[in-house]
Amino acid sequence: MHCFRHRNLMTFADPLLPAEKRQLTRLAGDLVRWAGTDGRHFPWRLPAATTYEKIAVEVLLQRTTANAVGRFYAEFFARFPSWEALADARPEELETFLKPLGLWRRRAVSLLGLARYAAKTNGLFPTDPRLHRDIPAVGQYVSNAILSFQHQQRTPLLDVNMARVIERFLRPRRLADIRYDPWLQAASHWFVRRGDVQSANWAVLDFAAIICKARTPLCTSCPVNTRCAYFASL
DNA sequence: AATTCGGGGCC
DNA sequence: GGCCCAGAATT
Repeated sequence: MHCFRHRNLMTFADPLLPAEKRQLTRLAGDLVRWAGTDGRHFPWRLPAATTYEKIAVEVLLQRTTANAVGRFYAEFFARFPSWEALADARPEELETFLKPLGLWRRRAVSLLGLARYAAKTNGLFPTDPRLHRDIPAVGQYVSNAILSFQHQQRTPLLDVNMARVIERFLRPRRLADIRYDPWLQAASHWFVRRGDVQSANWAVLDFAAIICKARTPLCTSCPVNTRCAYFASL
């Protein structure tokens, strides 16, 4: 029994140090409080937004600024109010519709593939993320969004922004790819471990967009700079 | 695990 | 003009 437990721990060792866990928990609380006053507001975060909207908008958000999607949101979901409406769209019309947002060719393919899948399953996605592998336009990020928005699971919306915040605050990841770095995966999951998952996810995304920006982070006005490793190294 | 894809927005 | 953006698909 002891041998098995030991080997198990060695194989699946928790990559997070206890100190890192404490810092992430405290960071999450601070950022949620910060977002309560300084966070952004988008239509897909409102209670009125359907699960369809919350998931479909993730495709609109890919490699695109959230503000641009915010301007585009109302007309898009007025024209395509359901998976079925989106699945029945003519590809040419969808492409034309998406042009103001950019990446319209690729996005049209993604949205149509995703909508045709979802229309067949009545908008229900599998609970097991391994079954998301073959769904068009669903990578790790959208998979986590599905698990979070449809199945109420504690999954982080881990993208370049959440990664940047965590890495600056604690330490850089070791692997190049966000999806395969065990430490970053564990850290992002720990970040959303307590409290409201969506609030924590949105808080860190807003914080990354407004304060902890990629190029010129506003460290002097950062609410957590006294504990930030990046700020300490400046 | 690294490269490719790919277009508006912003500095 | 170069870099950034709520990544996915491909090799």
